Amino acid sequence: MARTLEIVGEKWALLALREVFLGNRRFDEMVRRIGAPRDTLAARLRSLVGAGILERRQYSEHPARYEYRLTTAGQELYPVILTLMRWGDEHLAADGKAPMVLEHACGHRLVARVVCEACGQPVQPRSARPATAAGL
Amino acid sequence: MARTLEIVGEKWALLALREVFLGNRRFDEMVRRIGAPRDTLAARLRSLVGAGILERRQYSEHPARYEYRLTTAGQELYPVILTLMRWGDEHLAADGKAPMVLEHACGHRLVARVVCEACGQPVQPRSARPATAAGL
DNA sequence: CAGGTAAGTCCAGTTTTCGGACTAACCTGC
DNA sequence: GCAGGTTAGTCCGAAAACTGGACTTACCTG
Repeated sequence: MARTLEIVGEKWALLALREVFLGNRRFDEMVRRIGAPRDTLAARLRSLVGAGILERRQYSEHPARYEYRLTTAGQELYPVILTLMRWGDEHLAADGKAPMVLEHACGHRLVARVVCEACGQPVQPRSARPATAAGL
Repeated sequence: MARTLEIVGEKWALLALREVFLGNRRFDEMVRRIGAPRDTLAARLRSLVGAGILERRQYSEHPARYEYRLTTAGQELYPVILTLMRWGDEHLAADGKAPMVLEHACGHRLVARVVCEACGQPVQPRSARPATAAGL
């Protein structure tokens, strides 16, 4: 987790990724939407590309223009972003802005829930502990 | 999400929270385990307390000693931490250290999966989009 | 009484981040 | 054909955050 945070834990990194998930793949659009200094965002995108989370792809020559796309590893950060969004919606709402609503493929509003892959039950704060038994 | 990251997105904040989830509630123990500068960690803990995520509780007078406990809001960050851990385990493994294994209440190794609360299906990277229809 | 633990604070130096201005290379409408 | 807009950055100096290490206070232990 420490290593994960070294990559995505820097300022603006996860916000930039959220934008890419939403389909906003261009530099200027991200700057507009998240309000990061252009400088910092450029550095962050470079490091995300270096980490194999984004891919910088040219979508036009003349003039040369680039956009950022998620690699497979990047797509797998979606759960992180969804759980962060949910927490924010539940605990920091009413500070003005309406939360962003996502529609899941099933037709309902997407609300992210974390379950145990083995038993399918929602994970409660106290329902896990560091494993002691060998070879679990 | 931006507001969430202003609170928990600063350096060491999520690592400190992970330690509290693991039951390491004392300042010195966190310093030892995560290796943060004492100064920075102290500042981070203050801000987490201020944000209502942790609670600073005295566990001994004479000498006065404090520990940090999760509030309800703090406990609800568990999914965020689990999804971050899982991503790291899958994408940054083999850098030496064995990943931490958690045992779920069901007896199996806890692997966090994010599902749609409405339909119960795992959320795929492309299976959601910003809602357009009103009142979803 | 020497040594250890716990929870910090203080400091000075380094690293990041900040906002704003700037560049280069096109397109668009008039 | 040229004023204005768009895109993807870079460059700058100032401000903020982070860093390791030393220091403090108040116990407890042998």
